[in-house]
Amino acid sequence: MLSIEAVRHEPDVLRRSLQARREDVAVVEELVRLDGERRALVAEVEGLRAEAKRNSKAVGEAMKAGDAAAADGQRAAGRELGERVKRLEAAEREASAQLRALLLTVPNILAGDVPDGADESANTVARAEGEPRSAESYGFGLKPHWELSEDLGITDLERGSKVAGRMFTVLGEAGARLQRALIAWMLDMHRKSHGYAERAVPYLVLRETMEGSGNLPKFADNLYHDDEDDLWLIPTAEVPLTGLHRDEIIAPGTLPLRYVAHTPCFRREKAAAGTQVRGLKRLHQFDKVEMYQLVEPERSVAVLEEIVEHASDVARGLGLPFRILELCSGDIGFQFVQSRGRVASGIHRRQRKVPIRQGKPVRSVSDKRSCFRSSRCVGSDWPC
RNA sequence: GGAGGGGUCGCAUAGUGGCCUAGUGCACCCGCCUGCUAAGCGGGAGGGCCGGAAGGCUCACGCGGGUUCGAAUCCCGCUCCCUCCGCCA
Repeated sequence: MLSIEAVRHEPDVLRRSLQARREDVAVVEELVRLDGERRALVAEVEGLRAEAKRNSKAVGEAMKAGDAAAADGQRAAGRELGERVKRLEAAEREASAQLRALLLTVPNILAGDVPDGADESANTVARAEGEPRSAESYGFGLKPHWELSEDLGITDLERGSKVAGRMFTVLGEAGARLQRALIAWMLDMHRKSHGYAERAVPYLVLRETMEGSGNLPKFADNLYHDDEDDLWLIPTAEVPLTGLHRDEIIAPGTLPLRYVAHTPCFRREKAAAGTQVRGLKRLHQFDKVEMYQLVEPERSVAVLEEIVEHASDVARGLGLPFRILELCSGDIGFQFVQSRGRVASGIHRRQRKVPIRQGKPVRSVSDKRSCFRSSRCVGSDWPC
């Protein structure tokens, strides 16, 4: 969530960012208006409270002086003041709640050097490594991944659907072992070679944790939710990792904090409804190894590049050709200020994006604590 | 799910209705003093609102309600931690 102070002092910064994202800028004026309302109410309620406090003191003094009649009079005045305070407090709470609710729907402010563009077609290739092989170079007919993985027992799509419905799969012996090996290999690489601390985190989190990572209320439609306990299934390890240090003040000199975690990720993938997705693409549940860093804000650009390198080592280690994309302003996720995509090349199909993305939201730049991080993930659902 | 104990400033603690404007110690920051270090002395250090500033006001004792003119303190609900019991995979 953006800090209202930043919006108040520099509304144009937010306006420009929203324009670049192709989003409505009217929200800025609405935020400023609600904020003004709220502050007026705060001033009013505090004035009344001050009066009530003075009044209480007067009661005490009257009692000490033995003037019962005066004390009673002050008491009555105090009662009346108290009721007015209560009414105003309710109005102030309501105004604050409205402001917060709106603020939660505002996407993060883009970095200044994000290239402009409307959607993913405007993303640019920053660099590429490795040569994608053509289908012909293999000298035999290639199967699409959903056939090959079934034939080799990597996946069992039919039984996945039987157990959990569409967009779930069961991994067979080969797939299960492959996934386990990839996860362990990635965790070890990031831990040993790249200096990340491994964590095992909850897959179900509180509403506050979802809000803290920018996933609620924006993506409520895409999240699985347990009504009874108001717990939410994580769509990425980024959510609990972001929550690790929520409401903490991090001592100087202890940054960067680097974490790596493997978790399953749960997504409704509503956007994919009706589109043709086969095999391992767009599952409701998939596994992911995520890198995450908390760093000083001024270092976040450099660290973003560092994480891209760390992720690239995974592709290199697997011998996969890949390209690094610079995402344009219209394609950058809600919570990010800048983003890189990494595309691993398929063998005979067109190249496509794996769920790898880097982000580094800059947030409340209030003086005492700012948020800083770079993220993010290395997918296990590699292109086939 | 039940019973009991606990949650006060970064840490440790004091505080049983108005003298709490939350004190003290440690740690921290700035000065002073000082061969060095340590100690000592003085000051500072939370959020918000108003204000150009000086400053003023307000909030903050796990969270939320209530009682009261007035709550860290009394009452109710919740939450987290600890101890025990029950239930369950």
